[in-house]
Amino acid sequence: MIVKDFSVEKTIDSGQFFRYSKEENWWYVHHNNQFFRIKQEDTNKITFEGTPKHFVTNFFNLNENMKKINKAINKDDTINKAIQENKGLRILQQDPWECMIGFVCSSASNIPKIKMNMHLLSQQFGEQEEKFGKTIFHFPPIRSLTDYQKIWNAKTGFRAKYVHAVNNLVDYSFFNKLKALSYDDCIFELQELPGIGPKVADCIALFSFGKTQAFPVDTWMRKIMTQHYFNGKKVSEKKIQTFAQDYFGRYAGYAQQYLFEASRRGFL
DNA sequence: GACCAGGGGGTTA
DNA sequence: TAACCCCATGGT
Repeated sequence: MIVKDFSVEKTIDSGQFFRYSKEENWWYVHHNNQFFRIKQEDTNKITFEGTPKHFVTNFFNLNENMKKINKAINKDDTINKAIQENKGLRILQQDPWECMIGFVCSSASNIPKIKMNMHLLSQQFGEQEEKFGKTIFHFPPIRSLTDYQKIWNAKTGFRAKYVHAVNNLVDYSFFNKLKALSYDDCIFELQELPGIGPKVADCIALFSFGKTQAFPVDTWMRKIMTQHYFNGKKVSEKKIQTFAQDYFGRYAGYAQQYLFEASRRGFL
């Protein structure tokens, strides 16, 4: 399949998504009971097996016009450098349920540990299948995370109670409602849920509800933003976020993702 | 505002 | 290898 402005690696391995692995030159991606593999041998060509084309197009957000977005957020040398170093990084369109549990697990954690939590939750609760010579476990559906002990066994720690509670508080009609809401209302509703504060709410809004103005500020983003946009002065997360949304505009979320990756990879 | 809840990651000695 | 801090959220 021919693609434009899309890097499989930069998109998958950028902290927005947790159930993947790499073997040889194949990326194995597991999301929403779709398990497939994808590789990119050419900048403009991807090959995938195990899932229909429309799933790939939708999940990787391939219909989004990156030229337009990059142009809109490219306000200075810092962000320009971050964009150039991360050409092809896209924001995924994830299933809200899996995304929500992933980011509830993300609080005060790190990417390897969240990946482990998501894998263990799938192993504890999910249905098993054989594919590409591997044994895989699908992510447990809504309402199936009822056994607190199993959630605890997935090494979710103090987040186990939040995962357990959220399981009973959401469904797809709620998700559809959130998707239709404004960014502010969406964030407000998300933060009503246990284990979801401002940062986690922004991640869910950005990665599964298409709220591109979301600008999650974690400790990494705080460092980058204070250094490059506040002269090293101490500012609150809220102030950083308000500034960024005003400065970068309606696609601030992409700016966040570019800056986050550029910093993580040591380019800033 | 300080401290705590698990636990992997990272740094330092 | 041990000792220590880091991390977002919510409760005390």
